Amino acid sequence: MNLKELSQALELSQTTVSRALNGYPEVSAETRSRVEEMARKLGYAPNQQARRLATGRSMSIGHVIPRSLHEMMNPVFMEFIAGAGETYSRHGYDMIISVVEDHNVEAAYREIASKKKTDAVMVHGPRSSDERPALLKELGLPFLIHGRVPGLEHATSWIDVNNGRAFERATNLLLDLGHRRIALLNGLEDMDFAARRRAGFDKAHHDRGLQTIPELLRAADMTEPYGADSALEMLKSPEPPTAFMVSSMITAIGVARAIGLCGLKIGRDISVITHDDALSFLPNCGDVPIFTCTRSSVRDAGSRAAQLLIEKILPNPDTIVSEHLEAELIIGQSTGPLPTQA
Amino acid sequence: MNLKELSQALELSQTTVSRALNGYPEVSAETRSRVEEMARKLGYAPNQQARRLATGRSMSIGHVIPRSLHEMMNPVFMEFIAGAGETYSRHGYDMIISVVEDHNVEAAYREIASKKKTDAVMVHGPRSSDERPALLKELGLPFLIHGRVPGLEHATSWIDVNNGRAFERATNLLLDLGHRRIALLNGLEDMDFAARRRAGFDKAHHDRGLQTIPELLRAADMTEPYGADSALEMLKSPEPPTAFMVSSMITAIGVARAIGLCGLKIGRDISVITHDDALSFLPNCGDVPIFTCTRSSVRDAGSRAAQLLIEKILPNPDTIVSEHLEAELIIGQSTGPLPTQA
DNA sequence: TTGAAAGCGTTACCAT
DNA sequence: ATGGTAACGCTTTCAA
Repeated sequence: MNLKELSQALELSQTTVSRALNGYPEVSAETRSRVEEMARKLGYAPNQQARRLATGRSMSIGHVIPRSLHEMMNPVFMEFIAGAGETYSRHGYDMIISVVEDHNVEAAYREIASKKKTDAVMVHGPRSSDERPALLKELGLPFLIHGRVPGLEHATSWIDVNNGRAFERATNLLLDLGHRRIALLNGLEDMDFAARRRAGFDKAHHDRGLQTIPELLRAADMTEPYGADSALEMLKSPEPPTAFMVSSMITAIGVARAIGLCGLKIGRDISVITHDDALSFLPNCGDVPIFTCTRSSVRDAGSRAAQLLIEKILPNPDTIVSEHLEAELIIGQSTGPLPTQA
Repeated sequence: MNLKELSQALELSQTTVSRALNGYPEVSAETRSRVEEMARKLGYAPNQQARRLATGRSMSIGHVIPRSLHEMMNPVFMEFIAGAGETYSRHGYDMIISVVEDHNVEAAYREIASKKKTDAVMVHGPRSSDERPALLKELGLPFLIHGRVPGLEHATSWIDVNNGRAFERATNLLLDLGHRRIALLNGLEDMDFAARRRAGFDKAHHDRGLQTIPELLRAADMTEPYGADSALEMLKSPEPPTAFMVSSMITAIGVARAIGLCGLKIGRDISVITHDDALSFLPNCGDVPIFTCTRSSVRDAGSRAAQLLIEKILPNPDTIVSEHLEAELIIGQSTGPLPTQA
């Protein structure tokens, strides 16, 4: 069933039928309802490919995922996608995901642009130095960044958790509780989000005239063993930390495991604060969450990002929009005052 | 730069240029190389939408994700996607992901079919009773199932881990070690994979004339707290289990936490075997993995699934292909002989 | 308010 | 081996 057949069945021109279905104002109310009814009855749906060719819009948004990025960001990324995907659907957009090797990222974007595959792209996991914004501008491909690229805050559109402030507040909480030896298990610090968390951590210390402790600072892929091994090593050192700031729930679970292995109790002997992306399979809620955390739903971020891209950037590709999401600081069972020395 | 312009630059017809670029045999070698060079020089890339309209093929594969499914399967799903995505790219296919509410799944498939959005779809997370195969057949949409639908093993194409056999072997390992009170923390058993694991678990018992113990059998969303809370409750009961079979690494981490909270040592006091999907952010490898596990890379499954779909099913939609993936049984640190009663 | 017809950029059939 | 031309199914401009 295509437009031609539908219009023949209605004894109308394709033009009128098309207009009726696409909400053009000049078609009479009666004709429109007649058309709509017949379309429903005959199960007509416009062919996507034809419409795309005719309008020049693909009605889809691209997500290019460098393998290296998604390796560790998988769960976070997926949750973002889920949020974005729902919003796309509501607006009639498709989501096209390309998983590519790192050295093929540029080629993937060039292909999207030259073949007119998608109307815009979402950029994930910006690094402190990232070439994608420049490339996408050159290609004329509208885009929104989930995160920020330093120096391009005013030149690109983005949505980002206020990572610096979140970690500054969390660190201050620990400092207020009396902790002075605070470990930081961060993500890889060439990722912008990790760099900002580090900066927030540092700032909280410096503002009180305190120094961070180099032996207690780590940056790596945020796996569970990373948390466990790092914590184990630190806790067994001559001068162990009394608290941990951790960049991911998964790593925090590793830290908790290590604390248990040392025969210590989390929240009493050792405090832990983690960032919580509110992943559905790692719930950390309840009356008193297991982990004290800085929480920001990455799913909501995805949904909001999609909305900004579709409603603001697509209609006017030169618009610059940016949005900060504040993370909540939620007190759970994993923090407590510095234990008095035994 | 489109085909017309390119052919003008070459002083050839569009027909010939198109043929040269698409590898048709009847074009002379010299012409072909001339065309290819010019195309490269001028940066020509065929417009995707036009090609789709002309060929009637969308060159894309759809993944419809019911929200309820992805809620818990997120990380597993993402890893599958990553594997599939790479294979799609290599074959020039796009991956379209639709995240929809459960009650919109049927509508989503109907839309894909009627609007000719994708050439085929991948079906995720089949339930013991699943209406999707019937719907997709009705719609004439080629598909491959990741998993199986009972009763349709010979009527549909699928790729699946041999879940039953994996859990049977793992259970036998525990029984061989002397364990007789084995708990099962399964996924929701209306999911086919969970039902098969349960069956394997049961069979291992029954083959030795043993009974499973109802109080030690659970089925739920595979979160970390599910593992911790269930294990805690069971371990504190009058007749605690001596071993756990767990359906997911994440849940197993919860079990490990509970064991620690009880002051017990995993692998010595309590044995644990988990299924390990080989997720990149939950590595369980090394010389001696933390968890004894049944391991099967879901990423490889994705890659293989994509290959089957593109190479077997698309060229001939009536083909039925099915493939079993065997899970490895890997001995880690979390299993040991039944402790002698104190 | 409605319709005819010209694109949109390919591919594919039929000639030559 | 190459070219002319008709699809593909829709949107959109121009006329009426």
